[in-house]
Amino acid sequence: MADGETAVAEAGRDFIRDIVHADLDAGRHSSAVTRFPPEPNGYLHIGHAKSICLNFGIAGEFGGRCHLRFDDTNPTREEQEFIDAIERDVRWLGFDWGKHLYYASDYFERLYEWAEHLIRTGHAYVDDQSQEAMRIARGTLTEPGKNSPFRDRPVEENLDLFRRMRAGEFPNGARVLRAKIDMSSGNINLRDPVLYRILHAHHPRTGTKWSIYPSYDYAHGQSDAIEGITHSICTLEFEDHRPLYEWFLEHLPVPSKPRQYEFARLNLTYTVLSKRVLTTLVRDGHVKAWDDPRMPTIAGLRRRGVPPSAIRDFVKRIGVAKANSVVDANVLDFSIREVLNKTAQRRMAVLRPLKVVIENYPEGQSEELEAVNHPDDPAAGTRKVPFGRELFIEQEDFMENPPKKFFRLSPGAEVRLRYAYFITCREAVKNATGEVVELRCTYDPATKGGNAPDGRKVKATIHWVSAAHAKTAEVRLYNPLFARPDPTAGENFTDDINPQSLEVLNSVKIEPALAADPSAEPVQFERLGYFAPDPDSTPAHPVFNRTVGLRDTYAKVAASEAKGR
RNA sequence: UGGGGCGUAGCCAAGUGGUAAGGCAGCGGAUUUUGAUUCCGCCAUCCCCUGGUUCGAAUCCAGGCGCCCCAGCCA
Repeated sequence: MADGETAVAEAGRDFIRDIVHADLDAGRHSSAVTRFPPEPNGYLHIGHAKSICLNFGIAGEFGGRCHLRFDDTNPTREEQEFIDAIERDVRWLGFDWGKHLYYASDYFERLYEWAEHLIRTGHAYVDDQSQEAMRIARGTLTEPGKNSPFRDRPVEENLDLFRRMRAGEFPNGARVLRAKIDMSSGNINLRDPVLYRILHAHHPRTGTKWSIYPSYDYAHGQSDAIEGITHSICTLEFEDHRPLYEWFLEHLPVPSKPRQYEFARLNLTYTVLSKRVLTTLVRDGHVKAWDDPRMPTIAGLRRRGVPPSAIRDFVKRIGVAKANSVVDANVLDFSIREVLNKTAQRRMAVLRPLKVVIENYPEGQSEELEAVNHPDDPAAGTRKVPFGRELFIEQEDFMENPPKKFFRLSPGAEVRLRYAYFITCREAVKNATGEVVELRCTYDPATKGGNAPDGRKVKATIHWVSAAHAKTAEVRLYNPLFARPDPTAGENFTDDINPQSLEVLNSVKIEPALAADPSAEPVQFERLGYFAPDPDSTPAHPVFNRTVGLRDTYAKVAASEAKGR
């Protein structure tokens, strides 16, 4: 499969690529250098995939490089587990940062020196105000803020205090270093933003070396400048941080001048892409783990069986723009089917078994029939499928009193068993409660392989599995994690959780070839959908995840029929 | 008159003065040993609104309206 390969140049046109193109044409840069800057405080999700494909994609298309840089400026919420998971997920998506793996913490010393530079040039000061006092003095959206009483401290005093902050002389929250910009700015980010705060915390990379940590605003742009990033791409909410981003670059002796551009983050129907919510879902056990197949995380999608190329295809389809939008989850499903239809081999499995006895098939006899592995790819070859007197078919492929447009089995009806024979239903056997528990059928020996010599047609072909040869498996069916297309990401998001997001089937009957195949490749269960083995699988107990179902136009027909009655 | 951004079909999204790309969804039809796939066809007289400029405007100008983001020592 091509998924293991590094993804290259999956171009598209968008305003950011247009900018990069123009910059190269104008000779402002000789190549595009971008970065993907996750904070290691959670797992990557499909929204991050959009950013990853954008950043790595542009670097690949414009002969540059993309750095993986961990934005690890807040040790109170960052963990090594997340660093490892992020690397694994970016790599799995098909991207390679080569030797360009960086951490904002790599630059702590330099950032510190630059902070002293700002103090010396009168552009930063140590503020002793309480957090509460600072909040009040910041003003509101419509009223200007007030200058801090510490704003005009002498340079030497600022330097002394700042050094002592670094030395760990003060408790958390006692003081901060602030940029001296404009407390009356309409842009609140410019009202003397905090550059450093005191945090006596253990950092995954620097341990206890530091007791002060730089803020995102102070660290990000300078990290970009140090790495020679040409185009620093982020999401819309950072748009009004851009003036601050540029302010630092103007007031510091940075080695390069990156430019920041913003695009709209991804939103998906029936999905919440908020790290806070995803973290809570895991922490409170609404899902099993970060890689639960119901999660929109890269790890969850991977476990569900989604190929990385499908995620890349999805990202290409949705485009990049500045308008807030919500993408229909159908687009993702479409991309998944698009890839899997071409790559997944076909097998037969019966999710909800209904026993069928072929009355005119000799008892104790069995035979092997040939089935193709992929209808559009002869190179995929064929396999043998055992057939016998007792079979299992799908419960929903039989109806005792079928509506007009139901073409499958019903008393007296004839259908084709895929790759096998035509069978006709003679009788439905019921139990004491009236449930159909077994079908008595006859087969036409002349239709072996699925074609009638007399040319007669059947209106349906159904899948089946030989009872004597079938293995039993567990199948996990997934439905959207949220019941509403527009679930809230607010405090009460649990109200919108779909109670039917997981359905476990324990007596799924699978053909022998499926149980024997040790590969972890996704397969198509014919007429049902795409399924991938779960890591919980053992040879004695196979477990499959439904990645995505097949398009089901009959479901629509049935629904409209039902409505019409 | 706090600042910043956005508004093209049900959902994404091209288009940047010359008379509305493409995709998803939907709807018809053909093919089909998966009611799958594939293949054909349909789907915005109109681009948030109102004026204006122009031979000509989704694109330019003016004025409105709507939605999103910002008041963390989070990112």
